[in-house]
Amino acid sequence: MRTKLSEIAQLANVSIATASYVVNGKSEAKGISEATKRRVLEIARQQGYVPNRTARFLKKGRYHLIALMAPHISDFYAGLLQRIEQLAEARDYQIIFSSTFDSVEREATYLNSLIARRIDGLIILPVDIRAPHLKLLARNRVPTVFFRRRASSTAPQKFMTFNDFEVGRLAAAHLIERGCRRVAFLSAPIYVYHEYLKIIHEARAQGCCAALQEAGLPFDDSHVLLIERSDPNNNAEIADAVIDRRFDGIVSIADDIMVHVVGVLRERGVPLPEAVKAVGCNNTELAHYCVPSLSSVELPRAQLGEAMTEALFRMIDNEVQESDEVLLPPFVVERDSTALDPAALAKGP
Amino acid sequence: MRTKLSEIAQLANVSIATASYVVNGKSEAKGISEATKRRVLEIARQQGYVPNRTARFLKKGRYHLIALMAPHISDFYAGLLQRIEQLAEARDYQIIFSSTFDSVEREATYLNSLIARRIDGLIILPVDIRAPHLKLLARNRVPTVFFRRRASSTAPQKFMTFNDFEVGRLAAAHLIERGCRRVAFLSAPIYVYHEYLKIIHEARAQGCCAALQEAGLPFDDSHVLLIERSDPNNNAEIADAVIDRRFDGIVSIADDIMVHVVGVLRERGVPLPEAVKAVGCNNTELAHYCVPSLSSVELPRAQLGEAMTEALFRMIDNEVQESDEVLLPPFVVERDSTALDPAALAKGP
DNA sequence: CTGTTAGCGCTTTCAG
DNA sequence: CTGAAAGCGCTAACAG
Repeated sequence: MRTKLSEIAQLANVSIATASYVVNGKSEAKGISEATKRRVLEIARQQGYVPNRTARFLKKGRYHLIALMAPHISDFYAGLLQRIEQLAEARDYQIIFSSTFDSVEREATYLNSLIARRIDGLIILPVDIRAPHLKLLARNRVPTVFFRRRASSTAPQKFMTFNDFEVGRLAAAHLIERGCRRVAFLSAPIYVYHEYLKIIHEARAQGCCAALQEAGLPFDDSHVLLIERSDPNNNAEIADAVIDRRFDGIVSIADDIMVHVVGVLRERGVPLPEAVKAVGCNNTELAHYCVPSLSSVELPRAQLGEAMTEALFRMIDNEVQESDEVLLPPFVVERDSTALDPAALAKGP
Repeated sequence: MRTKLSEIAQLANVSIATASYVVNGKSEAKGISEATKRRVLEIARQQGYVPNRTARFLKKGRYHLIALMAPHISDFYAGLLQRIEQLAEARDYQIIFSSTFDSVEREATYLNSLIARRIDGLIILPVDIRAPHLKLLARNRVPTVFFRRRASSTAPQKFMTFNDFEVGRLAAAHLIERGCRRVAFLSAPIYVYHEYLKIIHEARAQGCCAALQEAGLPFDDSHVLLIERSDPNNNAEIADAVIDRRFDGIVSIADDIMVHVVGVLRERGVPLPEAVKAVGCNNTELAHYCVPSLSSVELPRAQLGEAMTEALFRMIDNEVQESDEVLLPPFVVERDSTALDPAALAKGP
């Protein structure tokens, strides 16, 4: 069976307290003799002693556990999780991931489990900011970083999101700078099954619009193309619209739908980026891998992960409320789909 | 501050034991009166009592925590994590993810933290099966599911992997069935920085070879095309080779490199799937999204996640050694890149 | 039907 | 320099 501290103490002929001091490296401070120290350490080693940190956590009231709750593990959240995990590990914290699948019930259940486990902090994209179970956070004083949607809470908290207006603006500005004059905005209503997604889409559309107007270029509702993803012929219609209406630039709400449309355009013989330039959003792996590779607006994920983790630990350490918002600035990642010099295409992604 | 059991016991004028029974739904078994039960429950409710399960775990010696250790969170491991998390949640277990980044040192450190936390089980792709820290698993009797590489261990354990020979065989067989006669095998040496990856690649190549030979078709080393991913012109050379040597089918070790090559082929005016058919491996998102969408061999991830979780819980429940191996069978997901009827292309992915 | 009590494994104050 | 003992929050004999 697993060795415990009391056994080590017994084998080393010291008290359990002494053993504790030694294995915790406090022998100096406590003035334990070199001899006893070595004896204890040697016995611990040969017994393969691994202290039960949970017992320690219980005693200390800190559990060295934080949780990340998100709708599901997409590419985006996987990257975030990875970054958070790395930073947390440096402080000897582990991280629990929970998918809510956009269900308030699941969220409530999971949150309860997590609080019962006494997580020291939480990073969450809440399903519904009005959900009553979020009050548990305040009541249990769980330091929380809200992402995308903020729930009112009296617990230590911080709110972070991306500047989506800027996402749209940058995408359009990039096309304008590359010489586009008739820019379409590609969106997909099917994405918008959740209120906060709708807000994101609208902000991006507005940003796009603002950039165009600022440049004195036309933009109105007729420039918005909607893909109904459940309808497989829809890509073709969109491509036709781009050709018929002589758009020379497309901003898409997301990379994946753009890749479809670009694929069809090329099949129709429209050269990209020569005749039409395209820029997506979210800078997914797909944008990097498709042919031609797709320029895309990056939401700074690594930076987000860092900001979240740092804010969370600051709250964990000080139990201090950090009520201000953080808006993270996006930036364009240029690839072949908006290249000026066609020769650049040769080099591949 | 957070309410604890003793406080609600006091407020309800019952002993702490009675309160415990009530909040744990054991009032029937213990014959607690309806009145006291309601009183306790009511007070617990209005105090917002959330039991400290960690204390309970300590008492019971079960911590309701399992860990997943993998090189990093790729698409693949994200999906796996998601599935495991779902199944674990149903048993009120949470899951900790740790990335090893292929470093033995990291693995050792993380494993120590996890064992110190007394995880009840582990799913791991070990960095190096000879690493001494893996002995901790046996010594601490941590039920373990090994993935891809198996370390010898006396702890309860199970080994799972995919049948990679079959992956290659299926891919080639699919092309043959679609009428291909000259099949190339696309590989990328840069992938093979890790021994187990080399084994996977070779198994796939052999499977591919076996299928072709069985069908009486030629296959030798000259049919193997190697992409050096660090060299951007390499895609073009590969495409040239395919054209010059009149290959009519390509099996790729992975989807991403295939997508590149397919992209270049189309630029060269080679119609896919009419002139050349292509099938990748791993069935990544990319295969689904690219144009034309790429047929790919799926490694049954969901099934893997389920098998792993079930085996792990069986071991956790029975502390029983499950030493046999499980080989999961892959299958082909057909998409446009191997379509027989070009009309099928119209429908999109 | 309810309460007392001895732990789970570890930390830490306080005495010696 | 070392040890006894209380306690983190909860569970579960055992006693009444």
